[in-house]
Amino acid sequence: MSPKIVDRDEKRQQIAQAAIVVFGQKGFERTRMEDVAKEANVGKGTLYEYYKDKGSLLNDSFELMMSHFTEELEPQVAGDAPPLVQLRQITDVMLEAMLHLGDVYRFFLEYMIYLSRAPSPSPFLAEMLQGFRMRIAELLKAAVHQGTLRPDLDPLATAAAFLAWFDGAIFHWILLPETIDLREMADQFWEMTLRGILRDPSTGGE
Amino acid sequence: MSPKIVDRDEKRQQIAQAAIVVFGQKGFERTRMEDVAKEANVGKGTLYEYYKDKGSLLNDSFELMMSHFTEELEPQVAGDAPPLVQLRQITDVMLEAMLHLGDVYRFFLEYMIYLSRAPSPSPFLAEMLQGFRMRIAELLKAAVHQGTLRPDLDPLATAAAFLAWFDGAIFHWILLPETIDLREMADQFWEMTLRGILRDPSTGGE
Amino acid sequence: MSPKIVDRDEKRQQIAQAAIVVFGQKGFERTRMEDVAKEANVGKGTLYEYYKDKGSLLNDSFELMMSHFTEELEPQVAGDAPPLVQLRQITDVMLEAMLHLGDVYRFFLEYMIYLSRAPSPSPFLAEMLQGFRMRIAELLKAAVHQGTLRPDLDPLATAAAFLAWFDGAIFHWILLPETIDLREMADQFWEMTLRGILRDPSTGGE
Amino acid sequence: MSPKIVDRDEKRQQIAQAAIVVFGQKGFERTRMEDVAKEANVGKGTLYEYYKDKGSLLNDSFELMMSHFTEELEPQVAGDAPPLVQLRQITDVMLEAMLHLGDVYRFFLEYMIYLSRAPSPSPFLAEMLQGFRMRIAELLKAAVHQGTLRPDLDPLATAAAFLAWFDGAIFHWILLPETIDLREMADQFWEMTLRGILRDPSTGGE
DNA sequence: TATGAATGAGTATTCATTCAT
DNA sequence: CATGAATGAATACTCATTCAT
Repeated sequence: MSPKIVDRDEKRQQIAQAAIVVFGQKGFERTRMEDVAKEANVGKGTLYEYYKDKGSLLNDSFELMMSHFTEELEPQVAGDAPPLVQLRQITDVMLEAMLHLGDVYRFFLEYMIYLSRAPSPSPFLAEMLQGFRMRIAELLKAAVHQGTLRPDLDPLATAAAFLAWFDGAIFHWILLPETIDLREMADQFWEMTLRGILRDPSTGGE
Repeated sequence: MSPKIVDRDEKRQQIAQAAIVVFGQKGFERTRMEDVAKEANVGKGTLYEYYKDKGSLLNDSFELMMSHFTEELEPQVAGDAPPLVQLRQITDVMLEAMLHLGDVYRFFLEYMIYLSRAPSPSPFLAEMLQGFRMRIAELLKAAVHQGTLRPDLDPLATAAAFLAWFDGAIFHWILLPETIDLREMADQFWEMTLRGILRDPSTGGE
Repeated sequence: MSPKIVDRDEKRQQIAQAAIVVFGQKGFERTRMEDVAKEANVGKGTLYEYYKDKGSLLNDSFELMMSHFTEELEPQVAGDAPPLVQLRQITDVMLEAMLHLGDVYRFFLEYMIYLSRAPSPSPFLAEMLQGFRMRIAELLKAAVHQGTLRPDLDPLATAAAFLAWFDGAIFHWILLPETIDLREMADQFWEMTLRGILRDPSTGGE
Repeated sequence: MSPKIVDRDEKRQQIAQAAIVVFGQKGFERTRMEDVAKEANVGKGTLYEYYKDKGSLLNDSFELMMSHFTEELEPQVAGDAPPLVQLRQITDVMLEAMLHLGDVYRFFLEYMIYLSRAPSPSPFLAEMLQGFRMRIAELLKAAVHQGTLRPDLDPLATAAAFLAWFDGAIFHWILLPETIDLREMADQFWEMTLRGILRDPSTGGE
């Protein structure tokens, strides 16, 4: 009765994954559906068995990409470590993820810009940024409580600055991967920032 | 030399200016040459009297945009002020420019991504980023010399971090203009950073 | 011979029947094989177990439709009634069939047009029309023999006119089912044809 | 200032005229836009300078075709002739038009079927048919007044029957142009209708 | 020089048909 | 046999670019 048995969800992912790669390399407008098909090792028509059109493939690919990030992030962060250590871990893990997935982050940037052009601001975008910010802010707040950071620190504002630096650093690195050493940049930023936000700068955060 | 030449340059600029606007609004791939023509109040065919193709219009528009920035920047920065004041002025002036030209900065972002996809890394891009970095680094170095900043400060690394933050902040603001107060973000970053890099944090940099 | 064969014919018919319905609703070019499959409650692939391609399904469906008509027609016409009564019965029965099968007759029209486009004129088409014409002409001839109709009547020509009116009437009704009362139209045509429209037929309208 | 000067209306017509031809030959669904372009001696893209899409080209072509008919019809009908003569003239002129434009009438048929499939009945269709019917009915009414036709004649019903015959005759002729002599068919119909087919009309066929 | 009409290469998408299960 | 997943040929439509005026 039943023909070819296929895990449709898996195939959808396979396609979305291929799209992530190609969108990252060429950008949305310049990738042809055939490129995606080739990358996914399926026929052009097959894409349309799984996605209504190029736009929904874009959206789904983005979501898949984001889930890769969170999947990669969470298991590597020790929930019981001191908050500042956790923060450093997050930075490092995400930085490493970027280093592996350069083109993909380019796709991320493009998609953000694309979303930002929508006539009404994307709630998704706001939530995502807000989510990151809260996550960081929580850790900072905990560090303040512990007495590691200055009591007058504004956790949300600091988190926002931190994220801005992070995305900007990635952005610059995407632009000039050869010229920029992301890991060193992180060290420098960390050093500069810590001495600024520690209650007692002379201790260096220990 | 002849009056016609002045005319031509003016018209070229008029077209490039229109392109800046439209590219900013719709993105490069999605703006049609006709959109640019309409915005520039010329016929579609006229564009090709002044630009070989869409690509060279893009490049030229970008250059024009950059010159707007430098033109706006320079006169407002007092060359004889203390270096840290100059740095703050630069930040403020550019921030204000962004606030006026949101869409245009989106165009900037897009163009950067576009350049970064070129098969060989764009020397222009490297120079531009390097140029900004040097400019900032010089000011920081001067401030170190003056004794305002910590003597062990690495000016180039700090400048890089500063620029990363700046571009990231703009990026976030472009994404969510309603949710983000650029000026406040700058204050926070400045405050956080200064206390970290000053020789004597208790003075607050004065 | 084997029970399977009966099954096959039944299924072929089931599919052709479904095709009649869908072709009637959407037209040949606009129905997708999947529509037919769904209407026939079989899988898309199954269609190709029974029909080589869409074209042969079309042909077969048409034949099935025509057989429906003849099946419906014959038993309701009393072979021993006076010829003019038989003619009227034929008209009525076919008209009723149309009223039940409006969309299907649309399919008929389309198929006719389709056939007429074939590079060489379809012998089938000619035979069918000729067959109808002869059938009517026979009845008219009998009525002439009986003395009910004028002896100088040209039976074939009159049959042709009759059929033209019939198909034209159906055509108009298909176009505007709400506005046209087929049964009344038939009555009027019958009356007009039988008695003529001239006040004084003997003059011939001069 | 102004470039190529083109009579856009004329070009629109040129294209619509080409479309009439090709739609007539191949049918709407099977004609590719390129076929139309070739027939109109323009590039594929040019079609879209004048028509939004294939559908509106279809609609416009149909309107143009209809205007051809009316243009051809009116000047050849003597408004001061006796009504029955006018009616005969109309029949003849339209028949001749058909003989010249066979494929085009096929396009007409197809378009009618297409319209009839629209979810809500096309007012255009109703008006057109009604218009023809009224035109004929007026002539019949005049002939009744003059005493040429039977006083108990129902002009509208008779007009409807007349039109049904006409379209049916054309339809059959389109199907089998070789086998059917339209002019003779018209003669026969005219004769039959005028005088009736009963030997003794006064009995009504009972 | 300025223009917009003309063009066709390029692309997303559809759908008849095939084929692995 | 039956199925629906897979496929790619076919096609409407867009838009950068050319060109006649």
